[in-house]
Amino acid sequence: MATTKSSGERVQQKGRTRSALLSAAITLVSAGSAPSVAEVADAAKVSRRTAYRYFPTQEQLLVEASLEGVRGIISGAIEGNGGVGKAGKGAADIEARLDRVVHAMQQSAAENEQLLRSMIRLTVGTRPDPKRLKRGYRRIELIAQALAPAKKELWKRRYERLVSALSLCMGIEALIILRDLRGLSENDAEDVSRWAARTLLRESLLEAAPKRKRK
Amino acid sequence: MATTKSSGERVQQKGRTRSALLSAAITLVSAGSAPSVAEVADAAKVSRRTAYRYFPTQEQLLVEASLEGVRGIISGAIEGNGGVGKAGKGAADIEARLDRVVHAMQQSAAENEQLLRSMIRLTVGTRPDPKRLKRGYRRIELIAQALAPAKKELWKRRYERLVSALSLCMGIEALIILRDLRGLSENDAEDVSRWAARTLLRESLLEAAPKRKRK
DNA sequence: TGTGTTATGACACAACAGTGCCATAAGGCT
DNA sequence: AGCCTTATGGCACTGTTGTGTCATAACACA
Repeated sequence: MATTKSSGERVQQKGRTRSALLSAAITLVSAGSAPSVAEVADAAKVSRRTAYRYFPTQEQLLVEASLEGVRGIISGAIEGNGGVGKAGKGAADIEARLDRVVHAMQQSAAENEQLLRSMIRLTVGTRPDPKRLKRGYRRIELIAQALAPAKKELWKRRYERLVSALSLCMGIEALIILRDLRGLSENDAEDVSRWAARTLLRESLLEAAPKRKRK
Repeated sequence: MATTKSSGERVQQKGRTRSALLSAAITLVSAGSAPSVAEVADAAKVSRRTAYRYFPTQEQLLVEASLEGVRGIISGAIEGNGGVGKAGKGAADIEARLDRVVHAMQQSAAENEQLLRSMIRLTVGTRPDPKRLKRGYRRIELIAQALAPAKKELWKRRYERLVSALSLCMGIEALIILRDLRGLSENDAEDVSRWAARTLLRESLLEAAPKRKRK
């Protein structure tokens, strides 16, 4: 089971077919359509049956393709910005770090709005379906990076609460709400996100900053 | 058009079958599944062919059903809450009003999570399609109601910014983010929403409260 | 080079989305 | 009542999703 003498699994081959399927799907999805499994399989020069072996449902195939297409976007934006920023001393520094992250994230969210919208559509299941794809946690990681210097100064519960609240203010969902429900432009939407994030951070630091750490 | 002598159209009959289809679909969608057209038609005691006559695609049927279902949910929740609350004087009162609204909204969002998730999945199109069904704006109305006493004390732009930011902290999207990305329980999620909303409101009032109104 | 494992392909099959066609039942009007 | 209009139901058909089964090709290892 776990370690049969010779693995026997043909990792190379499987990797190739998987990549072929994904890249074919990415191409078709980027073209704007929702390709059928048969189309993707044909484009990948693979049998339809094989496609289903790698991606149990059409949704999962398209989602993973979309995610693959989006991958690196945000991290690239951050990296291109010279990381989250170098060290610093005061609350102002943390605020600047967070602001940079919010800016980068809303920027790339706006640039890839269509793709991210379809990702939402595919991942927001009707129920906590075990079979359904789960989303990534890049947003949380980014927030954690930005907040790293402040983490020790906040009680654990307050820190977690802040991370949660910030995750509401940025990302594709925030953009969608601000555009669809509030009718804002991309720039105005980003301003709202940045103001909300800054305000929540500032208040959190004020609440428990003067004191010590740990709960 | 409006009043042809004898329309010839059997409005009553059509209204009945349409309602039957919608209510059947609402029931099934609320159960968490994405029912097939045949299922909805059977539940509505209507032929599958007829269902397609009223709703050209399964998607349109389910979208209209979920929107209709959500409509009922929200109005019910509002009525049951006896409005936002009575008048008051200070900032504490506004805070209490807002807190009540957030609580009510997150409560009903949690109670009807499946249906609201379906609504999201079906309405989050690939783009702000003008032809596509649009969501309601009840959330904005509720926030405006809660903030009514404070509106005169805030500059217009700041008021709008506050409304926008608050719309990020409450509603089904907030619940989804907090549950799916942060893994919070319903109660913890509501706490985050209430804290974020309270903090944003408080900061807004502090920023421009001591001064006068209008921009 | 052979040999066994393993991924793949071909075929079949059930279920569902849509659509067209036509007979028929249900409505309204005199 | 009778009649004409209109909504409905039944059937057939195409294309797609998703799954099962089994033969075969490709691979890894000796």
